[in-house]
Amino acid sequence: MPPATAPLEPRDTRRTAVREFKRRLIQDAAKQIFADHGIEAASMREIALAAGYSTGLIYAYFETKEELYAEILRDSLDALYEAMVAATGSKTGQRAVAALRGLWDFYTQRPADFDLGFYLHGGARPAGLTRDLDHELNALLDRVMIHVGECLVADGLATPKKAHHQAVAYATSLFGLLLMTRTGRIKSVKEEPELVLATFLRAVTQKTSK
Amino acid sequence: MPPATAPLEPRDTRRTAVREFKRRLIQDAAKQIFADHGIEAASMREIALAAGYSTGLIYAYFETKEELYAEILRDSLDALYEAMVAATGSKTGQRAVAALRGLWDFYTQRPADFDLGFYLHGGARPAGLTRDLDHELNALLDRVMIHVGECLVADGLATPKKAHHQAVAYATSLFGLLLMTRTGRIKSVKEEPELVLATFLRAVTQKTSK
Amino acid sequence: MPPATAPLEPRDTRRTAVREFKRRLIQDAAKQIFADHGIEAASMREIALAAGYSTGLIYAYFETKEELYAEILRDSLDALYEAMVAATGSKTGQRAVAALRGLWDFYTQRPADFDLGFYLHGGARPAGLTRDLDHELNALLDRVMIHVGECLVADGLATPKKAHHQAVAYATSLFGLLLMTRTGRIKSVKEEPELVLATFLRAVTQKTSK
Amino acid sequence: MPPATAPLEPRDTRRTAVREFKRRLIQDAAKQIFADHGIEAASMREIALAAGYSTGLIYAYFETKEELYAEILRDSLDALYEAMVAATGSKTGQRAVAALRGLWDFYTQRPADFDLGFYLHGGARPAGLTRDLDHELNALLDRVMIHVGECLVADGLATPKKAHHQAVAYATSLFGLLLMTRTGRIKSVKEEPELVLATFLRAVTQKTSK
DNA sequence: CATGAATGAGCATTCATTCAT
DNA sequence: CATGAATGAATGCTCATTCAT
Repeated sequence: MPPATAPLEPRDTRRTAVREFKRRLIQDAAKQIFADHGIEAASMREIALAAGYSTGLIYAYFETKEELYAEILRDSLDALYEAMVAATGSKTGQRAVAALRGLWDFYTQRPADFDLGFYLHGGARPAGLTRDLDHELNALLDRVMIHVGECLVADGLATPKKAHHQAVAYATSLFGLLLMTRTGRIKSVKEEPELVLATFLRAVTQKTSK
Repeated sequence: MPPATAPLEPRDTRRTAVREFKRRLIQDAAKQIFADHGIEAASMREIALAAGYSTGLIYAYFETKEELYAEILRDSLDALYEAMVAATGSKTGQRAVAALRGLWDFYTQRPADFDLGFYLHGGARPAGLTRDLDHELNALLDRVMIHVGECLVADGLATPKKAHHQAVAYATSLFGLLLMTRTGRIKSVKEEPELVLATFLRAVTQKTSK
Repeated sequence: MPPATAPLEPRDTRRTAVREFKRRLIQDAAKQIFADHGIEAASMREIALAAGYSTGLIYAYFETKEELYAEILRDSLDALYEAMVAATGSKTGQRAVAALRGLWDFYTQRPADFDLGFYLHGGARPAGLTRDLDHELNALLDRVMIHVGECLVADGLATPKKAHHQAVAYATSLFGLLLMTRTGRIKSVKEEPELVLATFLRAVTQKTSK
Repeated sequence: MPPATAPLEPRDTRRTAVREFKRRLIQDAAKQIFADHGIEAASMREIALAAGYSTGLIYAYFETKEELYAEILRDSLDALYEAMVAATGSKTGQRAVAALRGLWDFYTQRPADFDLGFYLHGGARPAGLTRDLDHELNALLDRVMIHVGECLVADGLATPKKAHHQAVAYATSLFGLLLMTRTGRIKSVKEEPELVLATFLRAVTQKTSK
């Protein structure tokens, strides 16, 4: 009895898998180029070249440059959430610190992802990012914050009422540190990212003593 | 024996002043356009138009678009330092909080300046920003941090040895909050910028009690 | 001694028939797309999609887009001739008017065909249309004119010597009306196509009274 | 006392004149290219080349390809009207025939103009032509028809009531002949354009005898 | 036969920059 | 100084056509 949803022949399955793999290749190349030159300055030609394909082919996988960017960003935030949950693990204490360190590690190991997510641009938002995607991304970010908040509560570091606010404050500090690090400013003021991070994380646990 | 640098006649002085004034006009227009469209998307034509000059004239005052950007950024950081010093005033307590609030107010009132200063782009730094300017900007930023550090010491909130580190940490948190605010993410996670700011500033003074 | 042209087995006959049928499917789809978007703007991808085939398959049946266009045009003119003959029927009078009305009806009912046949383009004739096909199409159009001429003679509306000239003039007027109608100009000058047509057809019969 | 509307310096006047002249150069080149390849197939690059300018410059004179086309078409129809009025002259009889011959001569001498005006395209009308321009062009064409109608009345060849209808019919026949001529079909059916024209014009005057 | 991935040239348009006036 | 015409390379995107499977 064939499955209800998919009369997928082996050939189709294979084809789909290959297709998915190539999409990923293109996304990876694009992420690098986006991070190197900035999103506006990155050209589809260069992305194609970096992915080892011809210009036109990109459009067989992503309708527009905007969609390509969106897809990458979506995946990145998804992965961030997964990374944080994984970092939190099944610990019974120190969950919040573990989560925040997970956040830091994630972006430190994949610096391009940070640029992508916090790309600064003024009023003229690109058309493709509007509406749906923006909501989706915001929801994803919110999930990250909620997770940190829950950890704070679990660790007994915050009341449920204040947890979300604290979570946002902690994460915001980390984003600031990532920004300073990524733009090279932290070094220029002669501080080590890791030490500043330690200071931030220490503040989380010291809340308790209050 | 004539002075080494040049025997400036009144006429030259006037000429220089006028030139400086026009440069300023162009910079102001450019800053607005940069903020409106983003730096890459801003066109020299539009900047010229906004400044009330012809396309070509800009190049009599700024060699390239990059130099124009650099000049604006330099001025912005200069102004930031002045603003923080002014905000600190001659108070005897709460100097650090006043300085940090000055930092926040500065960028909140001139959002374009924040984008300019922390425009994220990776390796392919624009030609004009290299070397000299980058050092200069870093030095400026360092001065900002040092100022905050001195305030912490003056307020009795940190030892001279740890003051700089703390200052960087506090300022970094603020930069993170500015980033979240400017990209609209803080609202998307349902927190108010001002409340998060209050949390950050409270932490500064509570350090004492430890 | 085998026949010169090929010993067609039943299997081959069937194969040929199927092939012919598919060609037709593609042609029909293409005609619609050509009519919808114009010939230049129609894409082979879209034609293939409309025909229910893959992009590449089209090229197994038509060497180029031009050839596809040519084939459609040939069929269209063939059909026009058939339609006129059919419209003429076996009447004994009014044959010319019937033929001309057949011409009008044909193109009115299939507006895409008119565009196809009179697509205006100058010197740079598409490669596929040159030489042979162009002659063939001209011959087809000539047959149409000859038919109208014969009708005029049969109706006693023209001498054999002048019939062809008259036929061309009448048909030309109709083509003009079709052009004005198809481009929306006839409505813009506030006349009804049908009424102008009536005027044209009246002229045909009134020739007699002279 | 300076004029109210224009404090135009000689320099500006000259500049404007030169600008107008260059616009014309570009229009002329474009008209030829449009006629040679069809409007869709004509490329701005090629037009620029034909005009002796660089690609980008065209856009200093015409905002889009569409606007360029529109301007040319507008000028062409304007010129047609002028040509017909001029052809009509101050004759007292034969005014209608003179007007129609003027129409014929106009397009015969500038074949590209005919293609431009009656370019056949399907549903997907280019964006720029919509609305305003289309109305304007229709109004222009209507004026042409009205002029012919007035001539018919003046010549005593039609009642005021029927004049417009007759005018449209006559002009339509001519457009058909132009179409057949321009697409090479009239030769292919072995008739001479001039003789068919004569037949059409004869019909105009013979109306009287009825 | 049939598929659809892949190519690469081509298109309209923009833009930093130069330069004759 | 100031203008704005001019350049030409670059960009996102499309499309006829080819070809391995």
